[in-house]
Amino acid sequence: MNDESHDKTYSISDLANEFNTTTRAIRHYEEYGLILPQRKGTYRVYSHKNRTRLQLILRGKRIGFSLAEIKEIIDLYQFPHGEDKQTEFLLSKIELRKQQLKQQAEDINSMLREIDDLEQKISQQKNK
Amino acid sequence: MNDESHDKTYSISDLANEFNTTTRAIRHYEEYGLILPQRKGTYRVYSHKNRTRLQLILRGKRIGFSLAEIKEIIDLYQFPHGEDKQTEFLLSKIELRKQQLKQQAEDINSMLREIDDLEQKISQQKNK
DNA sequence: CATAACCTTTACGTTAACGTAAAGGTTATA
DNA sequence: TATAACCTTTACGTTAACGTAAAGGTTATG
Repeated sequence: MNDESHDKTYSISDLANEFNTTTRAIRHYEEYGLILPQRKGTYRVYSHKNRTRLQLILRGKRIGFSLAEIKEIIDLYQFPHGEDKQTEFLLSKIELRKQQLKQQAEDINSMLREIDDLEQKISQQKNK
Repeated sequence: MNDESHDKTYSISDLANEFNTTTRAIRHYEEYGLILPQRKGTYRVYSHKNRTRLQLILRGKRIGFSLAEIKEIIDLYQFPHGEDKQTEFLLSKIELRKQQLKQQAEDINSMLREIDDLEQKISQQKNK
């Protein structure tokens, strides 16, 4: 029914290796309630969705968010949105995150520009 | 000789208030060797350059860098670049940072796009 | 000149995000 | 069937980045 029928599964070290992290870290995210794999006996079994979730977590980390913030962000998606009362609150939270992210993007661009300047100066220095 | 002759000075709490941080944090950055104010008696006195430096530190934090990384970045600028042997190493480091920053920018843009989608879905939900 | 509102150093406390064993089950394979 | 190569839980350790007193000097002001 689906295209590739994403029913492939992964072991914890499969994911740790693929995404260059550790099994301990992944288990830590689970303790934290960020990812909930199935079990086959005692072993953890990760679905394609679990894998995607881990990618989300790691992307959040790269951006500089804490696990608590990442959880908030993930919850935004899970939220059964449409119940109007809390929806306003939800939207304001989303708006706040958006502003933070835009600020970060600006910060990064500033730094990138400065780095380019620096590189220029250094290579000028070299060719004299 | 200079335009506005930036000789204005600031107390530690001036800066803490202006940039919405704490005096403790600023002193911490000093312990860490990131900022070195003058003294007037026992009191710390911050110059315009010191102020700028603090802004740099805080921007680094917003981007998600650790103090160690921020120190590295700041050192890139202070470096008496042009000595050829270490210059290559310096340039490679800069290049690495650049890649990290670009990755971060991508991550942020991905997240911003997803947030926009989410907002759309929520407001569609509302107007039905 | 007293008292508030600053500032100082010293130092122990806290939280997050794992690292690092330890002690032991499970599964593939030679 | 015996090891290797996985996996499990439990639990204590570590590092970063400050927070939070404590105990006490300094400076502005009514």
